[in-house]
Amino acid sequence: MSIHNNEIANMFDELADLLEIEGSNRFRVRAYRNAARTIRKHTKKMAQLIEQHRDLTELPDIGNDLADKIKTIVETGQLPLLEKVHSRTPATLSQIMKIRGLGPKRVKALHESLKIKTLDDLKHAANSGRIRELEGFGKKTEQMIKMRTEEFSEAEKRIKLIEAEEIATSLREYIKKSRGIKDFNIAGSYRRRKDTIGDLDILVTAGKNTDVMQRFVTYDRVREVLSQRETRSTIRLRTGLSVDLRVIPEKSYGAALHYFTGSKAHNIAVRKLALKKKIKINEYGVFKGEKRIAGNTEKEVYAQVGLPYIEPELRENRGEVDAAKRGKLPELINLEDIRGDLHCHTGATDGKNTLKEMAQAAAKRGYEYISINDHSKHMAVASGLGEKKLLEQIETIDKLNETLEDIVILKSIEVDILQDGSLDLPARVLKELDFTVGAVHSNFNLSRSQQTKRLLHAMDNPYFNILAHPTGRLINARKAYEVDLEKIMQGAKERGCFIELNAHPARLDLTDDACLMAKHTGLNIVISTDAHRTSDLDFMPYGINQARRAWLEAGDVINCLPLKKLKKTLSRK
DNA sequence: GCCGTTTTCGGCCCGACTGTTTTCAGTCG
Repeated sequence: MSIHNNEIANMFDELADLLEIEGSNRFRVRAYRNAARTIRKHTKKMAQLIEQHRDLTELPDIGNDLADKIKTIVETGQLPLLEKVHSRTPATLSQIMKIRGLGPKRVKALHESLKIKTLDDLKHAANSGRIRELEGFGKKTEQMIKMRTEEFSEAEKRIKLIEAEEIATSLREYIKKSRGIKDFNIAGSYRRRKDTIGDLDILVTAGKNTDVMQRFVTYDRVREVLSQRETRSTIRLRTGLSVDLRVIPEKSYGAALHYFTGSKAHNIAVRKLALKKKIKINEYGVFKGEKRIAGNTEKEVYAQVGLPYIEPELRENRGEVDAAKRGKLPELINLEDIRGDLHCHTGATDGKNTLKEMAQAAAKRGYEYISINDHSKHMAVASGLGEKKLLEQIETIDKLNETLEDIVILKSIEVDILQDGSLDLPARVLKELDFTVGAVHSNFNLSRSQQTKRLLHAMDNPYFNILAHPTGRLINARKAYEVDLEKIMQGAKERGCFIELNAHPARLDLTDDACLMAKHTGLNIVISTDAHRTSDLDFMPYGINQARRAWLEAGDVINCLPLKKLKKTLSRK
């Protein structure tokens, strides 16, 4: 199996860390980090590009030297320069550098003076009080290292967007009760609607006599106040999440919102553009020389560099600045574009509500249609439906449809894809359905090629329509199974099948990168909630967020189609 | 090590905070 982009990127990041510790040219170090980011974000595998004799120097931040190095890694699995550096500087120092507050200079000092190589060494040195003796270090730094070393694993963890939202909602309510609060927004990856969140960055504008900062640091869910200043404070909540609050002058609100929304890579791209126009953008505004020329709104900031407003979900430096320049930004999909949910369960298997309740809940959300996709018999734990029970459900739906006025229930199933790629129910019953959704619920550990073959074989079945949660990942709980997504997408397109973006906030499967890959492949997707109860239908916005991050427009998503067109699209005949 | 509407050399995003100093280096976002 060929090497993953992530592994290549990790090698370059580690090399950058170690070179930085050694005191190498900082722009050379940055070049490796930039390259790592480019490689990590790229939707196609480097191995494949090389196989196709593509010129890697066409990628941003990749020049002749790095193209050669990537080739060497793909061919040999190793990076000779990294091996060479390892002989001088232990690889584990790169781990230590991930501790907040420890950068290359301090790690170097710790290594040279105290022979610290590992996290364990560091912990012992801090506990024995040797670190405070070093020049440039002191009591507080030692204390900080002690604490951060202990909570290292916790700080590293990103939480699911939905978890962040629950926390953010309470915080918003609490903070908005402060005196004189005007604007309130949460910037960062939360505003970019990333599937996971590392911390919260809250921005507010407030009148002179506001007590917002005092209220913030005394919030009852605070475990620790990490820093407290007049305009900026940081707290750590009992859940471990760290939260920043900044009080911003009104005239800088747009500039600050832009700055703190990021992503970092997007900001750098925009600021580079500003440099060319001889203007400067920072979190206070846009400046020409000393003169402030904009900053009240984000729109103003973009306008100064000749760009239209760019939606937060797009701000990942994945080509959005260039597209904006050329007036080619996508018209992103909205919740209102969705006309139905195509993956829902009922109490017939592991759902909680009846057919009628699900249908009514969908109608209430303004949908034209909803499909019922209960599990098939192989999912015994979910009391999956066998042939007989499914036929009964079909009959019930037909009868129910006659009585429902403003919604149509589509007859479907979430049929198990068995290990050999065959489907869990025979064609004679599948053909009675409007369409099918196929899914993997077992044998996650097949090899990449076996798993790919399995899924392609499943799609060979003429009654297969949509591949549900295509990688099986559960955020922070279960890794995606190994599968060649590009082949799956190509295969789906050739066969007239589609793939699902599962909007369940614990899944969000496909990732944004994978959705982008689907778009590039020309394969349309379905955004479904996998609802197991009526309230789960409200997961749809999470799917929409993810889709927007992948540049998807209503035309890329088939459950934006009216019923008649949807049926025609799903038909493989 | 990359890159070019200041184009093959000489730049590389920008400012704030922290802890250590006594004017600043290191780190972060």
